[in-house]
Amino acid sequence: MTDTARAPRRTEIRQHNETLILQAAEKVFAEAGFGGATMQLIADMAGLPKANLHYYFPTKEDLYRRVVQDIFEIWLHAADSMDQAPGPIEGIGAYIQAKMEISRRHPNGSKVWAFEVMHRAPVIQDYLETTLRAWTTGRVRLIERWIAEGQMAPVDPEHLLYMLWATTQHYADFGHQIETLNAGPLSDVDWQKATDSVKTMILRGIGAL
Amino acid sequence: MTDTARAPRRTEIRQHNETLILQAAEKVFAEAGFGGATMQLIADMAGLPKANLHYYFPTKEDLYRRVVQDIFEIWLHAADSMDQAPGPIEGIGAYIQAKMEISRRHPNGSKVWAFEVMHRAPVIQDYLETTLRAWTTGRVRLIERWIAEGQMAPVDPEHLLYMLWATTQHYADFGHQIETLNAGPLSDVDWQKATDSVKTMILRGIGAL
DNA sequence: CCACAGCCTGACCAACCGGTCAAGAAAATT
DNA sequence: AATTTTCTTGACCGGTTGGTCAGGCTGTGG
Repeated sequence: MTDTARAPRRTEIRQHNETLILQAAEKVFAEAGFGGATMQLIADMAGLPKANLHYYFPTKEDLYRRVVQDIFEIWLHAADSMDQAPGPIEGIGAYIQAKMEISRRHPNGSKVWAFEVMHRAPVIQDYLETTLRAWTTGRVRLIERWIAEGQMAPVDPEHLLYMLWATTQHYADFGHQIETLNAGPLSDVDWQKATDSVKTMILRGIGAL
Repeated sequence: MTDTARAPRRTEIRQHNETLILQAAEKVFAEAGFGGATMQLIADMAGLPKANLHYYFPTKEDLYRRVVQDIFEIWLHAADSMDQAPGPIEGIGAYIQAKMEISRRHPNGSKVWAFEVMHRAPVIQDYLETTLRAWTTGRVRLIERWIAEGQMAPVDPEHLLYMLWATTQHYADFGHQIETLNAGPLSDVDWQKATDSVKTMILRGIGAL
């Protein structure tokens, strides 16, 4: 651990502050949207003067773009467990598990993504058309293979994906509504029950159980 | 039909302009959120001077509240078909049908609601705690009865409701993402396929098929 | 000791925001 | 026709916004 002090000394401060700013920005963008968020509020939450933000991120849009991209990376990574699975029970089950954990741990990121897509994706439209589309067609083929192998019912793969995204992200995006109906934040047990419910209903819904 | 010209003559202009403004507001709020929307933009889209908006709706928040309330009314109404149904196949099937049609016809309203809830519901928190909670417990009891009667599997009723909301509203809130992956707007046939897919997967998922 | 690159920030600015208001036009009531 | 109510609107205001910038600070290499 002695080599960490050698080269990146100069960028250490930069990395630290960028992380600080990105965390604050994620929260503020999630709670107010792009238009409603202010650089001043992000600066206050990060404990830095506003002018310092513009030193690291020249414009508000640059900062916003970074936040959205970071979330997108996390989501793409969540599907890794789906790929090497022998069948839908393990594959889709693991994907639901991973996405539910992301909804719990990164609810703000999920909200920023939702904001962005509802905005007609002004800053990540190219990602949707390239990376996400490629990702989707890949999983569609995987699901089609499982169907051909008789491991699940012949459902429309794309609508299954939409259902997976919708149900799991709902626990992040609409977390406030759920907490209100639940009369309080969800406990560990509540989250486990939610995950099990989603898994059971969807896996049975596609005829895999 | 001759009595319509009698009493409400004075409010005719008012009603016309209010509708005009509300339609424009719904669109702008959906595309930009509360913070990102501007009264000027709403005014331009409604074809009225900005000062005229403030004549009908004193503040931006008043206008926003009306938009959110109108959507809430539509959603509550969508569950009517669910109540007199003999079992989950008809009841939940009809509810999915109704909510999918709302997603198609009122996508902007759905988005405004999503914005509001993600904002931690600053203007409709009381609705969540009173009307929505009462509505929810009513449907939970209905589902529990169906389960007790052996018409469906013993799923958690609340998580079933969340799944219904999530999947149906996803087609409105994330419509842009879906259209991008679909390489164009959804046709009549596409919407029919989507509705059928959701119905089939959920009804089988709760063991009603 | 100096030089220099990266980091920090108070003060500032033009643009835009929600909201007001007075003065008048249009319509309804008498 | 007179009066009163409703509707319309350009001009305006205080406050806030994203972004700029000059000048100062800090620590490292010579």
